[in-house]
Amino acid sequence: MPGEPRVVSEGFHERVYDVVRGVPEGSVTTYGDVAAALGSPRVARHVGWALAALRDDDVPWHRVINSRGQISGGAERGTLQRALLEAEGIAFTAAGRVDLRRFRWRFGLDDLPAAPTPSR
DNA sequence: GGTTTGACCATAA
DNA sequence: CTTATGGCCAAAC
Repeated sequence: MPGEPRVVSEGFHERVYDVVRGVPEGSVTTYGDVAAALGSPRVARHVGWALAALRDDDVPWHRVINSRGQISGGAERGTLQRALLEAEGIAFTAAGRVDLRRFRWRFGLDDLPAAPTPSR
């Protein structure tokens, strides 16, 4: 049906924002995970791209990092992002990385039966 | 409508 | 640990 009330032509973006909005405080997620949550684990790049298009949205973009547990993007964003994460209780490693083993958010699968393999 | 790029990921060496 | 390569798909040029 024609006549979209939306001002922006969002297709992929809106889904990304919706998923990122679902990330609670004190938890982080990865681009690949968000992409996987969208149904396509190969669109990880677009997730970051969609976040790059963010401006005044209420999307906690700072809770999205790469699979390495490290922050990507410009150095300025990295510094800001780290500050925001630390303010939410996220712990950083000496290498400036986040312990994904603990802070990685599982979209609804938060009640996993305790990681059977504490190593890695 | 083809080319380039990108807040990435996985694998290999 | 680092570096290199391939892939993947949408937006911008």
